[in-house]
Amino acid sequence: MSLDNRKKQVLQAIVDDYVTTNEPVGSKTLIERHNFTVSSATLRNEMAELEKLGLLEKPHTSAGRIPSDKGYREYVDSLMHVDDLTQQEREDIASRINDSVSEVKDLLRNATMTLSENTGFVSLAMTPRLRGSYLTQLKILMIEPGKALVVVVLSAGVVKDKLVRIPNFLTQDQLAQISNEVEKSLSGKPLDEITLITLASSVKEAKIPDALLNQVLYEAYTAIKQADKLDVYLEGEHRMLSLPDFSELGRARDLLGTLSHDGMVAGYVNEIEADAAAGGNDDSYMIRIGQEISLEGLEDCSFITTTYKMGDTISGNIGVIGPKRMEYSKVISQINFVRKTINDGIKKLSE
Amino acid sequence: MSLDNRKKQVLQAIVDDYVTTNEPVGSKTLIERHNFTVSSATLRNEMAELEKLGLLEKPHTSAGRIPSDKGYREYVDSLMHVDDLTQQEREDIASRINDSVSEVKDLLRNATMTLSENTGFVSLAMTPRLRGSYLTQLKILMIEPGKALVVVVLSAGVVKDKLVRIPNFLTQDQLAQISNEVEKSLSGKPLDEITLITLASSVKEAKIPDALLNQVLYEAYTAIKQADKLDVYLEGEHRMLSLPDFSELGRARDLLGTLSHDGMVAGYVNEIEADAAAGGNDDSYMIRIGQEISLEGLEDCSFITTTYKMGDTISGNIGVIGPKRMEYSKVISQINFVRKTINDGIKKLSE
DNA sequence: ATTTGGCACTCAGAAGATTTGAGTGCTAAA
DNA sequence: TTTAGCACTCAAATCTTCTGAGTGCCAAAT
Repeated sequence: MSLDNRKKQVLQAIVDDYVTTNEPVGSKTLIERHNFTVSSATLRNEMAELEKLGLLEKPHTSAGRIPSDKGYREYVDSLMHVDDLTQQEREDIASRINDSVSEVKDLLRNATMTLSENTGFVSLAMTPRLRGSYLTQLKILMIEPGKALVVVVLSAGVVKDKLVRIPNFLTQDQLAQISNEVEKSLSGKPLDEITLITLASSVKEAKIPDALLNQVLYEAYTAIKQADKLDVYLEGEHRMLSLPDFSELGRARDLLGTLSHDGMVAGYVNEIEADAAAGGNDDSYMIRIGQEISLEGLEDCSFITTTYKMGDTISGNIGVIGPKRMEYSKVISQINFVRKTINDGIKKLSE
Repeated sequence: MSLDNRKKQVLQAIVDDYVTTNEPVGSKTLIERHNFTVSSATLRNEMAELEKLGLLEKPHTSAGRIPSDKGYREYVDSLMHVDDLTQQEREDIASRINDSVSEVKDLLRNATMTLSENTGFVSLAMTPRLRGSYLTQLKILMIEPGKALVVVVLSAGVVKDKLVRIPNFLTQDQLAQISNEVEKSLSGKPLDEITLITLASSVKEAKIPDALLNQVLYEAYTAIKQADKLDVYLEGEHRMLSLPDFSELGRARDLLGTLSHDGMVAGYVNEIEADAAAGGNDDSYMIRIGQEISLEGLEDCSFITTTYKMGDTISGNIGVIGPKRMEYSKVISQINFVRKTINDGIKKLSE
């Protein structure tokens, strides 16, 4: 889309105005608030053309114009400029995110809190996709007869564990033996290559009846598998109720309904992340606007996501869900800085 | 409060009607829907008296009556009768709650889902209060140089752990030595008697420089302390938006705002639980109605809680938050059965 | 070829008027 | 005590009117 200069100015002015006032903007208001050197009639003509191009729309004939999805798209793609945060803002965010952190989880939790509070919208963070990481250690720890703790250590220093039930009369030593053999043969293997079969074939030397062995192996397997379960932190849903965009109860209900549907948003993020994996410059963000989001109830929202890194291969996402009518540049600069802070925090944790 | 028989009938009929229709009920409607043997004029007189007693109120002069908080209180205390669930309902709930459970957490998660879905309201569950439980094992497991996993095993079979940082050059053996000594001297001690001082004095024999030792002990201490952190599962907030009681956006906003305030609800539950600890028959539930709940935004809600047990001394809470105008007996029979199912589930897990 | 002033037209939303009907309290008779 | 009857009340629904920010388009001006 290549617009002449004046059209760009008009579109930009309309988006800026509409975003702050939530009123459809008309030709006269536009003149009042911006120093255009032309008359309102000229603007009307321009606006009519922008509407023909699909960038603006009218709620009804006698109202001003509002940006269409396509208009917002044009705006974020080529009209908007993203400013850096001030030193003060950056310090505030960083200190909040790094407050009492002892695991990556804490970073993500803090990040969603901060993002949601600062933007006034919903924010989300997903734990890293560990699918591609590999197993480095596997310990099976006897807790009491019949119960053991399986500790799975992954590359990138991630530790997960699960309490499992084992046959009552297995001894500490037998467990240790099993876990050693499994660890020896599986360490270095990517998570997604570990199946119940590779696991079973890894234990050859143990002098333990098959039935018992299999039970332990099965439990170990579930422990390994659940290690790459994604957790999602979603924060600030209630904030959407304060926005005029969702003052209609039905909209709000649909939105919160979808958001509360566990895994729905996460699934969507994974989907678009897969699409985008090709590109993926280090500090890039992705924006989906309105209808571009294929989730029920999010037709009036925009969804901004970005990717944090954990080592070279492992990554996860954070994002903000707000109304289409948002100050994109502000949200983007926030989310960018939050990503950076998370990246730094992860490095610090694994030092 | 002791009402004559007819007044009881009238109050009960009004609550029942209002709960299902959400319309203030007048004398005529009351006659139509219930088989009273008296005329509407008589009912009007009764209603006027019930209003004087503070059990009913009028939204405005020319409307019917609705129950006041006090009216609901009277209703739940002496008018309502709680039916058992049908066999079918019980099976459904039990199978949903026991679906793929491997820890207490899973039970609670499933329980909140089920409760919220079945009632249409918000449900919550809190992990057990472990303050009074005691430590049975403490293991410090070397993950890699500089990193260790502290595994805390509590009575009642609860296992918690935390990844901590330790001095880089501590060896596996040294760690094991520390953890053995700590375990020996602390096992059997209630969590709330363990302080950094008792912890430090428990290690006497180790030939490890104090500075290093202290760092490890400190980390172990934080691991132990966070073991009794309460988690709260809150589910179904969005459902409140579908209720006519919260069709006013402001109310809905206040409610969800308070609910999303982490720890606010949990704190309140702990408070009322402390009050109630004296009584505490095994299958008792507690109801707070309207103004009785001292949380902002919950003035139009009722809060029903009950206590599940984990062994003899450890317990936790589950609850439902819905509009005052709810079918109390249905919710109560649900929550009762859910509690029972959780209790059974916990027993099964620790067998 | 643009730009502009002018003008008739549109229409959502606010403000006001009217109607409706379910409800009340009170009185006087049964 | 209970009941029939009646005057009165008032929220909510419906309809009407008014208002004003906005539009499109034309003809004159640049």
